[in-house]
Amino acid sequence: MRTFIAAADAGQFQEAAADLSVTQQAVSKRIATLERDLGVRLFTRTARGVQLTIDGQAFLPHARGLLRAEERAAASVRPGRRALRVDVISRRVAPAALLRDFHRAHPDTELDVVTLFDADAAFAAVQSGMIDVSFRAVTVPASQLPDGVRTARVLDEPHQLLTGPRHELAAAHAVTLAQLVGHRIWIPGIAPGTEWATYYDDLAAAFGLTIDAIGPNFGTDHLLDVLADSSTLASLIGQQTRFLWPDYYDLRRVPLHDPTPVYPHSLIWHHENPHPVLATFRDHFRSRSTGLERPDAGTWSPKWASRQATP
Amino acid sequence: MRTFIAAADAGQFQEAAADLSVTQQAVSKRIATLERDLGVRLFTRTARGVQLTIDGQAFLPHARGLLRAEERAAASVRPGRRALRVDVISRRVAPAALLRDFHRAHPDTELDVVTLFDADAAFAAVQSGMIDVSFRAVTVPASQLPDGVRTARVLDEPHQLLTGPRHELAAAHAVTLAQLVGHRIWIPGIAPGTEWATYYDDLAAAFGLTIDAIGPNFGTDHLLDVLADSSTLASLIGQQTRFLWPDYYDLRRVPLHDPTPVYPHSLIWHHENPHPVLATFRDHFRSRSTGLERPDAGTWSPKWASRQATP
DNA sequence: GCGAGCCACAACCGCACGTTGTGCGAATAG
DNA sequence: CTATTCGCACAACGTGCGGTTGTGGCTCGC
Repeated sequence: MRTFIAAADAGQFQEAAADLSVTQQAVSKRIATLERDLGVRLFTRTARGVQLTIDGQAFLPHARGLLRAEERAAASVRPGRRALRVDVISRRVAPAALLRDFHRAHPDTELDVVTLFDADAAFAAVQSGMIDVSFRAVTVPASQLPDGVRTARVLDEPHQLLTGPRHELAAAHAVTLAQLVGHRIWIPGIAPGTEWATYYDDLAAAFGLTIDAIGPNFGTDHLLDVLADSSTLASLIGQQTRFLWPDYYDLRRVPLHDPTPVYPHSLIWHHENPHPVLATFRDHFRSRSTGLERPDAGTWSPKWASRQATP
Repeated sequence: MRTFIAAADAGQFQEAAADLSVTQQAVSKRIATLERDLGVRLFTRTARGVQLTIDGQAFLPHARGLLRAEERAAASVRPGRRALRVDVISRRVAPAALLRDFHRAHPDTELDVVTLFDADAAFAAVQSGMIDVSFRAVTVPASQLPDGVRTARVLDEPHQLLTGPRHELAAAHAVTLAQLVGHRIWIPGIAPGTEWATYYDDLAAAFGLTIDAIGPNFGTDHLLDVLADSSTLASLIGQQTRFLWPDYYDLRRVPLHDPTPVYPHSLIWHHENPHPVLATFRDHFRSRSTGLERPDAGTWSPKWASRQATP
């Protein structure tokens, strides 16, 4: 690719070869094999050099794009001045949507999204600088956080009931938490000890629900498959969580109220982290999260959630 | 890259090696050299396979992007179902802006923009299917077009005078063509025999202007440099043509009137071209170009331009 | 018509990359 | 606690890819 671009820029193989510190014959060979692999002629050879064919012209910007992509890939792991590295608990839940929102507002900033095993790993990674910011629920009080780590509540995500069409509550316009008592709720794929498991454990304990928050995870497809067929099993899903399922599954989202359980997402960062984008990032979410410290009357969140301040 | 992605997906080198039809040792070596080149560890080795590090997680989407870019690059020259290939007379003038407009309206369609030597080459390329559509001024009547080739006028681009700050006409709010008589107009970088040269020749002949449409082309920078310093030399520039020049050049755009010379851009395509995007493309510009067949009273365009129909 | 400039083909060669063979550590079963 | 399995890393080795040198042919300009 580099050879192709150099030759296209120079208009001749000799000069390109000099730029690349190889012989003209090597450039000729490289272009020949590239043309053979692609199955088209990229240059027309003339007596005074070479000229791009139409195919070559069409190919050139893609070749440049490839080198840019390579550069970005290398930059993503380069220590110092890499893209802002963000940890989210899952790529499907609300924080991922917030990230897309941020990206729309700041299209020039580069983000790398990763997912760590649990909150402890996230705290350690934030403190060490391996990641710059994390979206998590924070279950421990500020006094027990690692040194220099700050948190701020940025989003309360209401939960809804997710059922198949034959479920008893499928047709309800809204359901209270009390109505869920006795129904089996299944939320697989959540590792024990994570803040997700804590949240659902606390929710189940507070209202006497039956929530299987942990258990074998055969993938989202399997969960949806079982829900679609079951008349007794339901699941909980964040209001902004995007699952894609086929229409014929006919799954239903039923709002919860009295109270509505909300999941408290916080921003986690190190206050000495010098990354230039971090301040922009925090400002962006600070402007979108006011009043979260005062619990809404109609909602429920765990006790540990109310100990977190907003930015 | 492929090896890295395969290993990340499989979670172990053995299986990745099987997928790639190489030995486990080869995969191990490839990953090791990739890690050495990048200077970071991408996997943590465990007794039951490997797991991505944070750096590995951040790197993974970039690696996938690199392969997608490679795929797009190869597709750009693959005969059959490649991106719509569009020829423009220059990447700086109005059609390029129209293309960006189309791309905004249809973000999913892929475009490859190329620039052919002259209109004859464009006609031949359109007829042979090497390119799908061309933006050009058409100087020949429809009866003399190659078989199956259709044209449609889509944009009239008004021209302006471009001068340096010390030029006699620099401070004028507007200038008539009659006022330009006797002034030297210099438009380098236009090959003789092209439709551009024809246009400026006709313009000069119609109003008795002095236009050097051809001549040595030392690049845009040189033209701007000369204009900025000269009190006698000016150039013509399309109203929508985007040149970037430093502020201290202090160049002026002076509108022309009585009449305003407009450059007639046409769409050129082959009516049997089966490319799926071509219809969308023509529809897009058809809706944006009404009434061009009736010449505006205050404008001038060459005689051959009025022979072209709108889509 | 001749030299200059540039690309393609041929022959040669070194090293990078894949192979086979082996060792080691961790997890699992008995 | 030991035996076995599983998966990765290191070492030695050979082949082929990709570089080099050498040369010929084509076109353009003086």
